[in-house]
Amino acid sequence: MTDESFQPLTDDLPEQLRIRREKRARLLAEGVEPYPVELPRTHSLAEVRSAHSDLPADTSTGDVVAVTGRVMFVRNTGKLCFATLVEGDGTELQAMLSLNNVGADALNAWKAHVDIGDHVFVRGEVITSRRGELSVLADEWRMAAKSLRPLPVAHKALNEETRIRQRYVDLILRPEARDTVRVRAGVTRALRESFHRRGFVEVETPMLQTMHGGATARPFVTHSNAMGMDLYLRIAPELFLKRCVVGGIEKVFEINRNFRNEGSDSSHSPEFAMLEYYQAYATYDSMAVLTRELVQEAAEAVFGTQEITLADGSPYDLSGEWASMTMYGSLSEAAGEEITPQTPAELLRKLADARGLEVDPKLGHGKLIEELWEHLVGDHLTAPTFVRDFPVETSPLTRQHRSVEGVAEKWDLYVRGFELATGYSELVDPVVERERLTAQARLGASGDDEAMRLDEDFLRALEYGMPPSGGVGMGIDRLLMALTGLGIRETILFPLVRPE
RNA sequence: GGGCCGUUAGCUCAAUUGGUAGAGCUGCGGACUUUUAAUCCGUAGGUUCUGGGUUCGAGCCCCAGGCGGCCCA
Repeated sequence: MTDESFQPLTDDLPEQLRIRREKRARLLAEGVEPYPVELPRTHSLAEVRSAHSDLPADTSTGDVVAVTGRVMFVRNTGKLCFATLVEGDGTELQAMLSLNNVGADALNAWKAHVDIGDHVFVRGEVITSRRGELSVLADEWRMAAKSLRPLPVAHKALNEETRIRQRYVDLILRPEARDTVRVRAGVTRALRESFHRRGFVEVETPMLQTMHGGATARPFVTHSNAMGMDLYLRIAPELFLKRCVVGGIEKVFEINRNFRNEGSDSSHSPEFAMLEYYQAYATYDSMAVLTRELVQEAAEAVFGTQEITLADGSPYDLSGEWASMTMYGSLSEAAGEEITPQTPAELLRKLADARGLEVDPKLGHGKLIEELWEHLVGDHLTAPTFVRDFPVETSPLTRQHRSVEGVAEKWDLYVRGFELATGYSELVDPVVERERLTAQARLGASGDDEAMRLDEDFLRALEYGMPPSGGVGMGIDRLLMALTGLGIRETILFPLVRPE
């Protein structure tokens, strides 16, 4: 225990912070520990509630309990004090301190020392008040942990920046913030259980890499002092998970963090949780079925239904089969004319112009198709939809379609208008893969810092023979967005923010 | 990267044309033995994000910057 005698602090602190520090000092001066190491708690608030549900008003149970909780509201009258205590899961229970039961000293100490936000310990009989509120009528109370900062007003929404910068305050004040954390935990747990039921093996592959790959994105660069070389934070686990499949781990998944050196907005974060899964002798068709089932099972596990309700109260139906369309087919329909992988870039550019869509004149056929599709079709999708068969040139790690020329066996899953997951029939021919990666490396050499690198070790692995496989990547944060209707910065507990 | 908006008390927000910076909650003091965001009386609390400029005078106008939000690329 700190030996510190009471003296008023004259620090240049705001009044309310200063006063709470003085209260702490005064407790110490009176020989009371403001942060005791242990308290003889006998019940959680939830246990008291469940043991005494539905009592009539003004009941004495004779049951003595010792509970703890954070003080959220205080209602003091002259000789009777009420406080609303809350514990971590949001369960509330009222504490009552009456002059008759605790005596004048303890009651005065309560009034003098206890602020909203403090953790307190209360021992006493479980009763209901005259208004019927389940309460612990104290015969003893102690400080459990003195709060030195006033909690923001509980009845007004905290501004978004403070909610993110001080998530701990957001969690204290907003039940929905706590719910989001639990929903997220429930979703990742449900995913793992779904995979384990199907015989998938969970692995963890490198996040520090000597060469980044598996996606088109700028990496974060860091430095190893011991190795005397720069390392990359991974942008995707793909190339390592494929090495696993080569090695015979034929059903494999990983849930882990990816890092992409980009800004953040309502659906992007530079650091995000990624799920990738690969299965030997699967195709993008069977992976689409698996993906739908994973999402449906997660919804079922967390909400008990596939017909979910989003944060704004609107319903969203995830049940049953999901819509499926091809990229060229849906684009042709939306554009009112036939567009194929053979449609020249020049014509696509004219199409974009005609719709007032500004596109980079350097874009080739593949990027133009994706841009056009996004504006003409993607922006209007709301129901869960698989969009299949992408241009080959923008899918360098994907297998050419088995029957359609110029198209890759790749789908994107759109949910509520944003991209939730991407699935492939994986390209496993090491010679073709080398050609594709060499082309990417040339792009990189000519200044495209999102292009992929030539990963010789990955190609060597493929040369040993990778079975035909399906693969999928799904953003966990986006899955949470899809299931809750929240923005990405609400689904990530501590998003990256600039220092204050 | 570009455009627009915001930044004021612990929290949420006001402030007319450029003329003494306010409110609610919170805090502090008092009253009150059944409250539910308790109530009632009293009271305190400010580097108006930072730096420069214009002006007799700037929260407000101008310039630069920080942080945040929205839209666009």
